[in-house]
Amino acid sequence: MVKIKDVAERCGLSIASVSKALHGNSDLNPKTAEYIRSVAKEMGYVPNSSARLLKTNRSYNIGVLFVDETSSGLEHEYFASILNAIKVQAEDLGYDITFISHHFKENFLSFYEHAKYRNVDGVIIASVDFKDPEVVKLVESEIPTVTIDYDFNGKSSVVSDNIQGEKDIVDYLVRMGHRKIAFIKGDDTSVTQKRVASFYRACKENNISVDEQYVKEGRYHIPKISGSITRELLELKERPTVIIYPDDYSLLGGITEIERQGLRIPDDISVVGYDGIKLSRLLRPVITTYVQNSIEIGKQSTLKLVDMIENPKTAIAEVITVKGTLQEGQTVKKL
Amino acid sequence: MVKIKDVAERCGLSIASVSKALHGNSDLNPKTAEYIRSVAKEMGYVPNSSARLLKTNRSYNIGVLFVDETSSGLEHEYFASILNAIKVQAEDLGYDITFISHHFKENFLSFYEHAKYRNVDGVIIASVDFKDPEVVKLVESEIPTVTIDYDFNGKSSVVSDNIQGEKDIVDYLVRMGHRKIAFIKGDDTSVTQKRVASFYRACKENNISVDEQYVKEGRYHIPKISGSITRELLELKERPTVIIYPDDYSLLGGITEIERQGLRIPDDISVVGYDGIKLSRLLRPVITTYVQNSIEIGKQSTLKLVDMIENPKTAIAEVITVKGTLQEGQTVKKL
DNA sequence: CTGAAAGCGCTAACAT
DNA sequence: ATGTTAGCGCTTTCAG
Repeated sequence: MVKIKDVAERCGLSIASVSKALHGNSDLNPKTAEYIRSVAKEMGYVPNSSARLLKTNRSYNIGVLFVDETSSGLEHEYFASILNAIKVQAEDLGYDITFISHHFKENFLSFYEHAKYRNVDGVIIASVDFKDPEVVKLVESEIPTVTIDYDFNGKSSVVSDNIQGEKDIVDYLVRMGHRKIAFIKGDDTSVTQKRVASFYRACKENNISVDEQYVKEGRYHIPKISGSITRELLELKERPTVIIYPDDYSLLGGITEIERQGLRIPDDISVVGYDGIKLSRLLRPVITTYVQNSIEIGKQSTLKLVDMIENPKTAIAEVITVKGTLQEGQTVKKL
Repeated sequence: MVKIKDVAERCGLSIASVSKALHGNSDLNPKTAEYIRSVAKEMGYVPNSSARLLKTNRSYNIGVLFVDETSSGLEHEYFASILNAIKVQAEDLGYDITFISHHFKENFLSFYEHAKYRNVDGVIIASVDFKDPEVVKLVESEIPTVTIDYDFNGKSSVVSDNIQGEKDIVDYLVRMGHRKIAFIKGDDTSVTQKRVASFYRACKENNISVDEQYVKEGRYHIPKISGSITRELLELKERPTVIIYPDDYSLLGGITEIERQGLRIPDDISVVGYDGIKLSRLLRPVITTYVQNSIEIGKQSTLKLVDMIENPKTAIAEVITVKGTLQEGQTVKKL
C-alpha cells in the first residue's frame, strides 16, 4: 500500500508538503504541489479514510438505519427507491453509506453504539419502529439524524405528505361522484394516523358523513388481509362504491377478491391505492393511486443530514414535507 | 468519547490490560478481565473501528458494488432481495456493508481506489457491466471479490442456475403439450447467453426444431419493448402457442398487449416469465415463472466472500450455482 | 499476570 | 515555501 510517506520520499519532500499538496489549500508553491500530485497519481496513492478520520473526526460516511422487521425492509419498493436516492445523493456530496445494524457476532451493539463504532457523521433512519428505545436513544444522541416519515419533536425529518395525499384522494373521489367511500387503514403508525385523520377531515369538508362500517383496520403490504377485508365490505347490505387501500400491494389483494366475486373494476366497484409502485402503471387497468415521491424524499433527507453535519451551528432542525401526486388511473368509475 | 485510556484510568490499570480484557484472549487474570469489562460497559465504552483498523488492517467491512446503470439497480426486486440477504448474512458474521461507488465531490475514485480508501476487506459485485475495465481491475486486484451472476475465470462467483432454469421451463412447456415456443431474449449478457443456449439445447432434446422467427431480441425490464415484440409474434401467420419472456416485468408488458388484442391468457396463448417477483403470486392469473432464489444467492456470496477473507490460504475460488424453482401458475394452458 | 512502548497513516499547529 | 512533530485510539510485542 502506497502511503504519504512513500510519495514524500519519491518527491524528496516532507510528508507535510505532500499532505498539503493533496488538499490543495495552504501556501505550497503551486508548481511543487502540482508535481507532488502527479507523482502521487503515478504511484497510485489513495488516502486512507481511517487514518484521516482518526485525526479529523470526520468519516464522510453516513449511516443508514433500515430495519427489516420482516427481514425485508429493502424489498418494499418505496424504501428501496428512497435508499437508492440516498445513495445517489450521498455519492454526489462525497459521502459513503454504511448500514447501521446490531453488528452481531462478537458483541451485540445498540444502534447508537454501532454508529459510534463506525464513526458515521450522521444517520438517516427509515422503516423502523420509532418507539424502539434504541431508536429513540440514537435520535436523541449527539449524532445528527434525519428520520423519514416520522417526526420526533424538535428533530429533523423528511415526511411524505400523507395529509395532502389522503385529501387529494378523497377530493378526487367526490369529484368522480362517489360518496360511499370505504377506507382500509394500515398498521397503527404515525403515518397511518395522519392518513386516517385526513380522511375524516376531507370527508367532512365534502359533507360526507363517514359510515363507520366502511372504515376498517388493516395492515400494510399484506394482500391476503386486504382481500378478506374487501370481502367483508362487499358483503355489506349497502356496499361502498369505492375502497381506498393502504398501499398498492393491498389493493392488488383487493382486486383479486373482487374479481373472485365476479365483480368488475371499475364498473361494479372502484378502488384506489397508495404509493405508486412501478407496476401500478404497467397493469391494466392502470391503478389509480397516490404516488409518493420517494426519490425526492431520499434526496432531501440526505441534503438535510449533510447540512446538519457540515453546518452544525446554522443548520436548523425542521420537518420537510414532500408532496406526491395523484395518478388518475382506470380503477375509479365516474358516477 | 470514552476510550480505552479512560477505562484504564478508572480501573487503575494499563491500557494494554484493558485491550486484552476486551478481547477475551491472553493471559489476564479472569477476575481482572471481568472487572475491566464491567467498568467499560458501565462507562459506555465503544471501540473505534478506525483505530483498530489502522493496527490490524482488518475493517470487518464488506464493500458492495451495485451499479445502477439506469440509476435504479436497487429498484429491481431481484437485486434488492439479494442485497437484503447480503445485509442479513453479513450482520450475522459481524461484518458491515458499505456501498462502493465513485465517491465524487473531491476527487473521482475508481471502484478499486474507493475500496482501498474505505479499507473494505472484500467486495461483492452485482448488477454491473462486467466488461467495464474498472470492474475488471477490481476483480483482478488483491482485494477478495465475489461476483454475482457473472463468472470471471478463476474467480469466485455465485450464479443463478440459468441453464437449468430455462431447461425446466422448456421441459414443462413440452409436458404441457407445447411445441411452438417463442422466446424473447434479454440484453446481451452472459446470463442471457446461457439462457439462450439452454433454450436451444432443451428444444433439441425434446425434438423441437426451433423456428427462428419465434426467437426475438428483447431487453430486460422494459414492458413496452416486450409488448411490441409480443405484437410481432401475434402477427405471425403461424402463431406460437406460448411465449417465454426474459423476466416478469416484461411478461406483464406482454400480457397487456395480448389483452389489448382481445386474446385471453392462457386460453388463446400461454406466457412464462422469469424471476418470480412477489407480484407473480399475487396477480390473477398466478404467473408461471422460474423463481430465482435471490435470498440464497445473497447468502452464499457473503459466506464465500467472508471465507476468502478469513481463510486466504485455504479458501478456493469457485463458482457456486444456486438453483431456482419453477412456479407453476395459471398462465400456461395444457394443450 | 500486568505494563511500557512502538507504530498503523494521517493532519495540522508550529517551526524554520 | 517547506519541514518537524505530536498525537488521533488502538493492538501487540516484549519486558518486568
